[in-house]
Amino acid sequence: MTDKIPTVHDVARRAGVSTATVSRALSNSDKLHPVTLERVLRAVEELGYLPNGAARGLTSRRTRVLALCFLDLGDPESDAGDDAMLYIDGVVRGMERAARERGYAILIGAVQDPDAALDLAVSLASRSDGIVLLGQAAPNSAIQRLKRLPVVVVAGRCDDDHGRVDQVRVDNAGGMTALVDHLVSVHGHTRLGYLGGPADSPDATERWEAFRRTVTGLGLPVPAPLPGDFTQHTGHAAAPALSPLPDAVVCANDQMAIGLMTALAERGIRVPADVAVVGFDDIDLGRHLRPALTTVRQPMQPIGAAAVTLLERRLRSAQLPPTDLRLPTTLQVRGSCGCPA
Amino acid sequence: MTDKIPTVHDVARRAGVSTATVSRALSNSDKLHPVTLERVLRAVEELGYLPNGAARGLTSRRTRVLALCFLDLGDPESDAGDDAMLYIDGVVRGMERAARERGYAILIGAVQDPDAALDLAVSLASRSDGIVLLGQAAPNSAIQRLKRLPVVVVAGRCDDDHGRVDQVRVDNAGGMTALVDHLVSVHGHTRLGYLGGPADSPDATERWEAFRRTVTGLGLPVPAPLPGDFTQHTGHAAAPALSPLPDAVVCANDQMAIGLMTALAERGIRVPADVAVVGFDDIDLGRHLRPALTTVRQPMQPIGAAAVTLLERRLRSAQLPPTDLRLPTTLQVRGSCGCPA
DNA sequence: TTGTATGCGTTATCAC
DNA sequence: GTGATAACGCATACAA
Repeated sequence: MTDKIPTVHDVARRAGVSTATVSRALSNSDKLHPVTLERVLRAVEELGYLPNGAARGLTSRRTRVLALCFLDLGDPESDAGDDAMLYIDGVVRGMERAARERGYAILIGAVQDPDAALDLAVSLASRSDGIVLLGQAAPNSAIQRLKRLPVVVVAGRCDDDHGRVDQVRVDNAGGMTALVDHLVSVHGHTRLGYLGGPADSPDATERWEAFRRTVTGLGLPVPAPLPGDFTQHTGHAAAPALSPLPDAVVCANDQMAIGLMTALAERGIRVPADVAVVGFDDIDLGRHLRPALTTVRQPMQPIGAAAVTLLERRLRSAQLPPTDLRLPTTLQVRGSCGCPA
Repeated sequence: MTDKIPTVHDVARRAGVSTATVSRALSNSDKLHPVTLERVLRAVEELGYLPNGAARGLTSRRTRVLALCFLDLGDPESDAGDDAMLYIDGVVRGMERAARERGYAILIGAVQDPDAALDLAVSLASRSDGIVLLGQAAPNSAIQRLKRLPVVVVAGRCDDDHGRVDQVRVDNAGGMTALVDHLVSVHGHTRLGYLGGPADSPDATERWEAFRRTVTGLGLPVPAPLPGDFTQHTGHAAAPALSPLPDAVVCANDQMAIGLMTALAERGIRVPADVAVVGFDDIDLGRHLRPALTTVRQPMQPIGAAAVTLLERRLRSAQLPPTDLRLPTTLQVRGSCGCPA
């Protein structure tokens, strides 16, 4: 560190060539005498030369970096990942793999406070060729501010899509329809209950709408949705309202389903014998319950990969109409719907 | 995208100030007339100006980015994380949180082929202020090449530590000792078996050494270690060699323990009634087995956080002696050792 | 408090 | 094939 950091100039001098030649040698460019190449590479080796990414980025006008900005809602004290984190991990992995194939690295940054998302997004965007905004980390202020470069909003609500902002979401409707279909056609349930999510969640809205539509389409009565906010607690609290007991209760997410199952167990009501319970999201815990939770799974890695694909596509041609991608969800049939474990 | 990207100059012109003032306004620097600041900020807003991170990095000589380089051993087809990936996710999260507090973002890159690790590491290093090399992604070639900037090797073998390369590892010895102690003092086991890991793994070596030392220290006979390579398969294959059946089998990692338990079950040998089985690592699956696997847990997030701390420390003062951090492991007592589930 | 001018390390455009 | 040189966008030392 005391010794000066070597630059292209040092390498050039040592190799007895010009900096231009060094640059060519390092970017495996076209015409270079093999001997020259060899000399440069050896000088690089001997000097322990590392290219300066900033300088490169400055001239080449691109960083070969794609950014991901998200909200960190996890418990900082816990080493165990909570569910939102597992979701993010999946997206990150999907992004990294897709980016790798295209020669990009992934820059990740998170904030706890949604209000800080804009600053973080700007900070990340300034160091990357494109950025993915995840869920609540995609306030409109950030979207507006960043849309000079490719932006993909994942699982968020993007009001302004007359711009060049692409979106990736999951097919909540398809998943919910499959779930209800399963309950009705496989198990013959006809009296369905519904435990809803917060009104300001696009996911919650789409799931409820799909539920209502599907149930109606099957000629069954649509229940009044029980209020919930996606927490285990409201799931638990919903139990008393379940009377008379329906054949099955569809919960807008897994956490509430789990809370409900707990409350049911406390009251001696058996799942799925007395009532079936199903969720949405496929969080880790659900797989390990007794009975294991039947639910709908989101394709985390494909979401990340799709975001990268959209980013790169727009990097090629900026003037594309905005894409709104819907990735398919998959029904995870387990025990809580009445299927054999 | 068609319109020219605004720079400090554009902002300066629009705000009627110099570029220096713009720069100061954006780096919330010391003395700036509030009115001037306001004007600049408004110009920034109106122009949708985003600072150019490359240019910044070039002059400031730092990127405010910390990199992580690792091997991606996961199954690209599977959406479910395999265990090595979960470990990495934990480290990433720990790094991100620690980095965030210090104003850094995390750049992640992975390769499948260890031979490609050097190139990736160089590529990442050139864009960051410091880099973490994870496990097998830390070949000596890379370490040597990169040590011009802060490098932390996590869970790797770093032969050359007469340099300025810090390391973070876990206390394999402490964990193993606690495990053996538990088996012996709580359960009274005296005839212990050992299923070892690959010879080229530092973890495997340390675990075996600690096992041997502890068993010897307790005055018990040291068994010949059964050969294994950390895969579930070799764990399974080791079962026939277990005769006469010892009181307990210590496996160098969880995967082998799980393979062994499967094989034992196939032979009608009950765990823990006939023989106790314990592992090391605390992978997710172990918690959900019947009986659940008693094992030793590594502190993933603290590992990531420690790596960042070391990086930043060395960023402050490069001429520090190399640190070799050992993070404590914790015994996870579950059913497979004979404790009540 | 604000402006001017220089240099950061690299790539790209020309020449040769 | 190779070399000189001009940007690239910003921060900062030095002036004012």
